[in-house]
Amino acid sequence: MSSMQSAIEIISAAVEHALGAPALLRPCADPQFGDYQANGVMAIAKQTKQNPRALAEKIATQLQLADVCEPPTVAGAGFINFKLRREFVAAQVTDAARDPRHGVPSASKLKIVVIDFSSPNVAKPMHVGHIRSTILGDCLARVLKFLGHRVVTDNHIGDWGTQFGMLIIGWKKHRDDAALQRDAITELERLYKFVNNQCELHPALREDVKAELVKLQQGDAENHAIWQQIIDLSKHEFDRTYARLGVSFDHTFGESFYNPMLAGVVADLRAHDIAIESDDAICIFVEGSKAPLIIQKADGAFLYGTTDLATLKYRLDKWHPDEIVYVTDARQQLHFKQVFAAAAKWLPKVPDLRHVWFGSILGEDGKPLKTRSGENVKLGELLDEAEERALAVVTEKNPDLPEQIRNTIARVVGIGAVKYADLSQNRTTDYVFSWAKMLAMNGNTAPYMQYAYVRVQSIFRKAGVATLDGPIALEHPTELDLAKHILRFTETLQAVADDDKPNWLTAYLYDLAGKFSAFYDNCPVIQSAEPTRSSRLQLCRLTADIMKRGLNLLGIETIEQM
RNA sequence: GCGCCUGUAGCUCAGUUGGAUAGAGCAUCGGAUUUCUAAUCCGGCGGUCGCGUGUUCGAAUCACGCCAGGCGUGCCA
Repeated sequence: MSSMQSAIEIISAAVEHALGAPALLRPCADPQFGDYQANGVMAIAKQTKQNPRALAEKIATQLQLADVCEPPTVAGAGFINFKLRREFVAAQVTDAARDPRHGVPSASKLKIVVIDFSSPNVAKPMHVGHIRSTILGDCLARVLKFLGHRVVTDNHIGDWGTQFGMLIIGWKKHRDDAALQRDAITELERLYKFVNNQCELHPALREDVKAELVKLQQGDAENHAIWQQIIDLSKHEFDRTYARLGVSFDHTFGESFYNPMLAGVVADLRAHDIAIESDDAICIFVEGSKAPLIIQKADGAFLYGTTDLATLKYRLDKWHPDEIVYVTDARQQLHFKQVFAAAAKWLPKVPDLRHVWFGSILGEDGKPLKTRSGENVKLGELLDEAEERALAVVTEKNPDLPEQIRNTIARVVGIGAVKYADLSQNRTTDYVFSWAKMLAMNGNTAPYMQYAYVRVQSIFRKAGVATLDGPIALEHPTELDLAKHILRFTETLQAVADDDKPNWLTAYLYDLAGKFSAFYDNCPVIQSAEPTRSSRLQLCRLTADIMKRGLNLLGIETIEQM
């Protein structure tokens, strides 16, 4: 059943065959025109200097789509409009209702995709700056997997760098074991800040810091063991946050993993004259930017560009991906442009490298979100507050529910609200963080979608039916409208994957909820006589399944009551 | 200086890559509950798509020039 062709594919193929060019099939701007419109005719008419309306008429008469839609009509400057036949929609939606994938086929061209996201720094708490990368990357991974692609997720954590000189001194001389036991990252952060302050007061200390760092880099056993402990403690903390968010990774190869490869990478790049010496540093100059990608400093140290190139090569050798996705903030655009250009010069065959970048999260004052004291907002505390606020709402609306159930609802709604707020935004724009908006029961929010799901589910509790059978019939206009939207789930997911834009999925789900509401207001379900009752129950079931699946692909849980 | 990004209703944001009369939510005004969860739904009001010039059958979308804001820009990541 998953192999069935969608309306958009059938119509596109027919138009392209007749036209000899892309159909450019889009949903109609206004439903009075129909369901889909082909815009490709006008483009070709222009190229070949034909009258667009005449060409559209000619193409329209050649199409053999009687099973799928009403006779196509030509309108405006040369649009061909298609209105799906009720019987076709009913048959498709009946199939979808029997399909565990709700009619979404597996992609015909399977890809191997590596996704690099989240990437927090060791010994520092995760903060708001990490949510967008973590949530976006996880969502893209889920969507690509559902579409049948092979996805490798890799958390490229910052586990190497000059900060370890400070951390090792702090660990050796100022460590508070009890604090470390309670909250390792906070204690590590305190140690770092403390030593950093000491260095400012007593510049002579910097020599000690540097000495510890050099010892670590040279493989000193004691320092290496401390470094390893700091990483283990940090990873343990990260995992707690990831568990709350429902995010997981196939691999966590941190930056340190690539250390042994860096000297070889630089040597190879120099040997091929891709990297050259300039002002005592080893640089790669690429088109489009005057500043080079520096891969080795004058003092011999390597930089993150070096690590990124080593990482890229390792991933190619290990997984042979068709595509590598880097989910980071907008500020790294130049860096990745340089890395990608350098890789294209260096490696014989480079896959599709995509920098999926996103804007900042702002406070209500329009400036980057900070605490009152000007610090980064810790992710754990943000999630705590989300759950607390959600619990207050649930308790107010539904005080009779047992506490344990209210807590579960608060967790699912609170975490869902934070994620949904982020994913429903176009990722390229900055967005203003607002508790009131993300927890609102109206509008394009997680609580609204979760509640919409609960409302559908309650029908089944009342109806008390186990199995559903028979064809779905679409009698009322709102049933037909809902069914057509259900059939657009496939094209929505493909668009999300093609452009790395989860907000198209949230928009789809919000529309789905709206169309369900119209149906729900106009079409009694339980009180209807058979066979309408079974038909409508199946439509409800399919809507709920797609809501649940859609939210799951966003990384958001559903509950059965609110 | 150069580069990238952003500018759409009072506010927060969509707008599927050049398509038909630019859409939501909030706010505001009005309506719906003997009926499947009213934590809901329906309707009204609200726009010089930052400004200007161009490209063409057609521009919020593309080009060029301004204006405003953010970010980046040779030895952090």
